[in-house]
Amino acid sequence: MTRKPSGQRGPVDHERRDQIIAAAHEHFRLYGYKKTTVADLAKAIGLSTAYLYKFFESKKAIGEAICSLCHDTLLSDIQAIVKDNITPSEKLRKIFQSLAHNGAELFLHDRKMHDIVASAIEEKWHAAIAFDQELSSIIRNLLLEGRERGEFERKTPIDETCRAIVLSLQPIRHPALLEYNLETLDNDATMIANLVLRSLAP
Amino acid sequence: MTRKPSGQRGPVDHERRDQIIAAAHEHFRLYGYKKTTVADLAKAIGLSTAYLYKFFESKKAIGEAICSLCHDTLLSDIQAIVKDNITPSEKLRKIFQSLAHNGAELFLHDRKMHDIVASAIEEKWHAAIAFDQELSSIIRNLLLEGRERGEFERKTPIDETCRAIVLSLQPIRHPALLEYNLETLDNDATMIANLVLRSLAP
DNA sequence: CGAGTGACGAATATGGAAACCATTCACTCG
DNA sequence: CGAGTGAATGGTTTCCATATTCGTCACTCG
Repeated sequence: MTRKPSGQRGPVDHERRDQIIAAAHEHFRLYGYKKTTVADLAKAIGLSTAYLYKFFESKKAIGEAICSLCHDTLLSDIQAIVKDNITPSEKLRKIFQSLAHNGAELFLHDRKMHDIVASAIEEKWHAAIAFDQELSSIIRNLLLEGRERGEFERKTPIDETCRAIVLSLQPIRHPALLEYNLETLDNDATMIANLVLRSLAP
Repeated sequence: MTRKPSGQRGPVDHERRDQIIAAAHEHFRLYGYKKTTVADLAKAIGLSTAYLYKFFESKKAIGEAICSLCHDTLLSDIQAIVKDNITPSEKLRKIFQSLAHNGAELFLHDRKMHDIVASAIEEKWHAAIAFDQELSSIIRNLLLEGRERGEFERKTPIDETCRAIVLSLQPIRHPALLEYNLETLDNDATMIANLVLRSLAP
């Protein structure tokens, strides 16, 4: 949920930076990443392209910022689930559903943005790696909570469990597979969640 | 392991058909699917392109045949595991490893062939769907065997367990993810297998 | 010094003509 | 009828010149 220092430069807290991000968000969502030029963004704000480069190292860096914005939406949903007053098992189930649902939503109703997130993953942008780490850490904490409560088994090394769960999320998270499994996504999310929860039984 | 009737036509058992498949196998593996023309195949055998179309409906149909050939290799490895005299749990573990290993092998040492299999999956060719079904059916039988022996739990509907396991295989099977997880593939395969086996505990 | 820009080189995208390729059909030959 | 082909067609790729676009630098202005 915090701003990431990646490909950014110049004054961190600056009205112009926010304007650039706002303009980029709008343009990318409407016309896609490739089809909006840096000049488009500059024109929308009423500045020269050269000046944008005082705030971002590259066009891709702007893309990363927008991508992080998008990730923040996913993460805030997940963090709401984590803070909810339900069992860790239920939380895990809801996280699976949330990721599947938001992923499908993005794919169906916000394709341009989905494509940006997709290339962020394929090309291993910083934003995607950071999101993975954040997600991994959330799941890890959930596992700790569940173990403490005696709700989850404790024998398997927690790193292994954590990695395995993150992997098991890929079929409903990774753009290529999400698209591939689109029609059955909701059921699939439930089924994988069930399998994972069975594997966590003490 | 059997010939599939898909995009094929004309006499089923014919020397020419085998020659075409042999030539296609060689050319595709060496130069890739896109870069070999139907004329190349015809020339290699010493026939006209028109005649090839007596045996295959399209170039893609030839691609499917080669793809099936490739799948047969994977499947025969798996069937050897199934016939092995070990517990269903061990079989499942070995299947995970076999798929991961063969996938990586194909990717690293036979990229051109890997690419064909990859587009077969992305474009939902018949060969890919058939392989999925075959794999699914093998796993289903394994589950039945394990349940009968009292080695696996019996409460979850078998279709659900089966689907969930097939999904959990995707991170180590699907080309996009295989490439993405390449460096950690072996470990990942083990960890997912472990998770799945924990979930199957009675 | 912070805000801001015009002009420039290198990389990349674009568009349309030309070359290629997949596929079919009517056909020959034994 | 089975084996096999040449020539025609329409769709796709390739190629190359042209135009855009990214990103930097040296610079102005207050």
